[in-house]
Amino acid sequence: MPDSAPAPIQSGESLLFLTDEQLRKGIEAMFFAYRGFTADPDRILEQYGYGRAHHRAMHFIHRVPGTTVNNLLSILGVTKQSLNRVLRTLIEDGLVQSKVGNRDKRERHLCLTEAGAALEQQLSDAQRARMRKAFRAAGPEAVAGFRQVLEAMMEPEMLAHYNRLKDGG
Amino acid sequence: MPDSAPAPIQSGESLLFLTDEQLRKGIEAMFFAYRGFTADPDRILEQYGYGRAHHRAMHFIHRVPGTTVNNLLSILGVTKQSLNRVLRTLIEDGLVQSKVGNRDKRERHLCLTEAGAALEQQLSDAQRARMRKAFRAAGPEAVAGFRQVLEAMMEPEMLAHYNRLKDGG
DNA sequence: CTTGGAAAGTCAACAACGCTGACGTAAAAT
DNA sequence: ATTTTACGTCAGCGTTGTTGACTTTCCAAG
Repeated sequence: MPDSAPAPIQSGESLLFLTDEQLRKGIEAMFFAYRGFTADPDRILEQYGYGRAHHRAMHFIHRVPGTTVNNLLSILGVTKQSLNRVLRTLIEDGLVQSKVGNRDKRERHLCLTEAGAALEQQLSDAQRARMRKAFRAAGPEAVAGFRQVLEAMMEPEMLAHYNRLKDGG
Repeated sequence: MPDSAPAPIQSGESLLFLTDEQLRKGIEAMFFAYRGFTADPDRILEQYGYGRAHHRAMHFIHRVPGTTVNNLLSILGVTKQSLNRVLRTLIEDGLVQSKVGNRDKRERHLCLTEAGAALEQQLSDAQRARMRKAFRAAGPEAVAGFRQVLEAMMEPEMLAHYNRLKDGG
């Protein structure tokens, strides 16, 4: 073997050889898959005159019932003006309820109404259906890998939110 | 074991038991990870006054040099008006070159200029760095699973584009 | 040669959803 | 009592998506 040959691939888990081609493929997979990920909810939202931002807000209000605006702001990573616009329409339309806090009356605690919970379920049913199909097609080991890579890709602050949600907080 | 207990989990690969919790975790992982996925390029693009749409256009022009506008349209899944606006600024700024086709002079063939290739590389270097870090942290088996799930999540038309790119067409 | 239609470009208008900055109110914290 | 925090809101702007209409160019079929 001539010493001008490329470095051999290490099969160990610490020294992982990754070509630009492999990384590019991963990048394009993320791009194309995210489109599929949002496609089904987008179609439903369109019928109600809502957008992705409304879905995201409803999702996390459902996940953390009674959460405050500031907490939601931190999870979603947008400005309060941007969130407020979305939140206002959801409250006006009777999908979200905003209650003044007991301990701290500056805070607003957000909950889904019955109608809001119904739409949220319709949206998440559609999104879960696609995720279930993908998980079933790929198998349990692939699912574990999928999550490992995604978690390693998150910004630390977002990973913290993700883990907090995982534990049901 | 009382018969009121939940159905046992099947360990086979065809009968895969998936709880809503597992699916939700996958959904939230996609949401948070995609933010990380775009974070680094977004920071760079901001300095040049460009957005994600410019990045996407440059990425696929780099991947398929000489591609036509229509092909790019199909890959990106946007309207020609939306793409044209982005493309026009890139051409004006000397990052993309548009050449009239030889065989069919209606077609425009798109290529990156030297300056365009330089910015594209800066962007994809940043994006690859994060992907590499995530891949290394998760390990080769996780990477395989990551791609399997993402591919199973794509819309058929996008999967076709993805595979076409994979083979270098 | 004429004509139909495809490919591309352009203009106008609009919507969703990010952003900044500024201002106001209420309440908690110091 | 003053400052800070949480929230809402107004105004304005930018990117990026949309539809609709119109023109030009040009290949290809009649």
